[in-house]
Amino acid sequence: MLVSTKGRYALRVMVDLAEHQATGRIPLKEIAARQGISEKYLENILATLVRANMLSGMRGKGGGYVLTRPPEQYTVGEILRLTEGSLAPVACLDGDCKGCSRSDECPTLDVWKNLDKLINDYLDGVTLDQLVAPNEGYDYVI
Amino acid sequence: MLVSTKGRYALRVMVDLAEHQATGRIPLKEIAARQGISEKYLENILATLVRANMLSGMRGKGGGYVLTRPPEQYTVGEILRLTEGSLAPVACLDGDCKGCSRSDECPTLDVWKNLDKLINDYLDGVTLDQLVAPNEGYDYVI
DNA sequence: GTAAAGCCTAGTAACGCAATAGGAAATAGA
DNA sequence: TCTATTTCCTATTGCGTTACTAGGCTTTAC
Repeated sequence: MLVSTKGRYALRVMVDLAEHQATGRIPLKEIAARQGISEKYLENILATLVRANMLSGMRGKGGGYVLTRPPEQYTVGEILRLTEGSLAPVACLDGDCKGCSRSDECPTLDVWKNLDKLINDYLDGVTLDQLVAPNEGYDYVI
Repeated sequence: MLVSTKGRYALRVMVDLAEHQATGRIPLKEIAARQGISEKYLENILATLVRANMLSGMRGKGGGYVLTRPPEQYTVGEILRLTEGSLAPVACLDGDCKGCSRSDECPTLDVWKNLDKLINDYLDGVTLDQLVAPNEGYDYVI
């Protein structure tokens, strides 16, 4: 699996926060309930996002999380790379196998490189605002 | 990781067999040595390929493996899907999560579907003969 | 001071991956 | 017919990662 629950949850949470931007800071409890994710597990994920300055968290009464940038300035790729560690489709491209002794002669390496670029380019081309449902979270009355 | 050693080895082995087609049946021992893969582990992988009729195996002295079709009739996608079980980038698209209770409202589902299509389309567009090094394995004398 | 919230460090159960083990069955050639 | 060679088959094991859980500390507003 290229993307595990951690990455998937992170993305859903970011969309959730984008949709509820207008409400100000949103406590973890609320996000967890809305998204059906365990509160404790979500803590880990949010901590990662905060440490990377993608979210700002504030403690205490009235605290919670908000995006640090407008939704159109987040790409799906960066969110997933952060939470997953890497989006490389094969270990060969990912630290571990760096300089696999066979890489010079490997007939399949180009396939992996192309695939990697395809995946990253696509995910870097999708921004958070594109995933926000139109008017979701706003109660416009005409 | 989208593709594990099983799939990577399988692909390398298929290329190896394509390159050495002219030699007739090739014993596992020879492939394992050439590719630097454990013989016992390779057994599993080749068994999978044989069961799917992508290779033909023959026992006994003079036995070994050969492709059942010309290299241009194999796609990388089908080889990997067989050996990996699936190339879905997220569990949501893959049996397990089929009909995730949230799929109706999931804002990220389209991203995964598009990514899945991108990956599969690319890999289904690459055929084995495209990975065979020019003239590799043939000793043409002009 | 207290309730509400985030922050931090561990711990754990289950699973899948990578590989190994040991032998049975088939085949060709001496 | 015996033997070396080779594939085929079923288990098992070690190990790392994933998905979560536990418990306590710190900050903040009222």
